[in-house]
Amino acid sequence: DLDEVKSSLVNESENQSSSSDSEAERRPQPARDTFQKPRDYFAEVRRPQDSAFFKGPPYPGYPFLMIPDLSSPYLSNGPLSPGGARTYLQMKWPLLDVPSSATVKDTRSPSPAHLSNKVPVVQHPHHMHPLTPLITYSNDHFSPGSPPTHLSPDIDPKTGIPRPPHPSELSPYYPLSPGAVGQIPHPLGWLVPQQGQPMYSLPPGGFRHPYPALAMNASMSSLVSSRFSPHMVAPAHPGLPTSGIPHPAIVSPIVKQEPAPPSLSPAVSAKSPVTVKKEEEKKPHVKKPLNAFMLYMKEMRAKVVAECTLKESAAINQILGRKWHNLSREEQAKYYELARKERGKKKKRKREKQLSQTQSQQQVQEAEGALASKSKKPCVQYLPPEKPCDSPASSHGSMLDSPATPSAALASPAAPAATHSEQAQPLSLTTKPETRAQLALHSAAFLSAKAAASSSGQMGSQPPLLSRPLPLGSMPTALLASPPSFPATLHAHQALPVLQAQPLSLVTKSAH
DNA sequence: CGACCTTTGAAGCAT
DNA sequence: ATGCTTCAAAGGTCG
Repeated sequence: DLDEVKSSLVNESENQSSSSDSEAERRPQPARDTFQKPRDYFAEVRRPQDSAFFKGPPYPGYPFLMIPDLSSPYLSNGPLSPGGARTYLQMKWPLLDVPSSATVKDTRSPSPAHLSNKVPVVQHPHHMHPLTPLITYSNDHFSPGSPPTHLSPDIDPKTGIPRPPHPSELSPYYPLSPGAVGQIPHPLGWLVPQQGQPMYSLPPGGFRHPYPALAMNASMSSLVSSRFSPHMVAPAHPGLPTSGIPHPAIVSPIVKQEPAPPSLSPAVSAKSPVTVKKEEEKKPHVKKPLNAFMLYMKEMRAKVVAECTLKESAAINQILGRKWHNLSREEQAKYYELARKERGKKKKRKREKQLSQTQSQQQVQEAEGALASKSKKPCVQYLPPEKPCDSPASSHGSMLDSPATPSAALASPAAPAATHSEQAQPLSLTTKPETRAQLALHSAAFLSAKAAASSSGQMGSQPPLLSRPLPLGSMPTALLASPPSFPATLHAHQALPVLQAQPLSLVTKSAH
């Protein structure tokens, strides 16, 4: 059967390739080009021992069959990430042109990213469909003999509008040249118990394909009961601390970020540029405050690592990323709030630091003027050190200077009331446009999926009149009820109209 | 031993 | 105003 599957895949790929009208849509070529990258993930997945992955349950088409109906094509071509040329993404290219080579074309999107030879950011972190991990599959979709069924022209049953394939529909099975297809490990091979291998285990070096982790979702949790408890992946997170468990990053967050006395002393400025440069290099690096996801990762990493045999952080992070999307809004809000506090404390410290530096400089000048014979060293060295770390409690009310970010404010409406006006007027918060745009993409994708999944038009019937970020309390029920969450800021009037009026506009826009 | 990978989000810079 | 880049954590992996 596996041979049949593989051969069928090969044939399918060949057929698709030969049937393609456009040369530009023959993406196996660019894919192969990518395989030549120094860090050849495919070379790694092609390891002989990995061929055993194919011996798992017959779910050959899983990755691209996972979302047969969800139309969230607008995520697939987000802005290319800095490190965009990620090889594994290329795997999905060939599939891209398979089902929709003719239909996906749209005059409004003359050169979508997936048609270019550039980087196919199929799974851009910020545009990953939040529902991806939650899609449930019918058994039909797993029919080992019917992977190609997915390859039929992908047309929205409701609108009849051809839609580009969703990234999650893209299959690692059409990644390589036909000759290489058969060597691709089963995308779930790592996940599927086989020959006594533990769940989440991975042959050494075998887990180079990111999909395994990405493929982790609620429906698959049943497959990973022993080593990876359901709560690790299920939309509901019984294992997740929902009540105010102090976040480690919050308990003592400042210590790590506490910069050492800055090298802004007058002595430094007098040194040669080279010396100054060296000093700057040696200067303790003030690390960025952890964002919500980082806080979440920090907290959950140990759990994930403990419950699976994977140790690679890259893989763990993928899992965590999926779990993050699966988090409920409230749960995410908790971390957004924590992150906001982190930023608030940092800003406060920064300002105090600047203030104290200014004061110290003034004092130094005064001291120099008045007591030229005395050393200014004590003053300079003493003042820069920042104030002792604020405890979360003590800092809670000290964030008046921290402009609540939209995500923070909106993601944490359920959080304990803040101490200042941002809670009183959450909707008056100025929203960073960029964030809004990104969120709109998130929301758009999410809503598009919702709209596709529901022909009732319920989503569209929601008052798209909100010109302000929606607080959680006013989120459409369908959204609130949905396990996957996206950044809490949602401009319904942005998301839905965009999708409904110009479904490809986002693709075009993001494709550059 | 340093760079990479991988995730999301925030900040800063460039246009 | 918008978009892009960098970097936070983590640890296995690779050259």
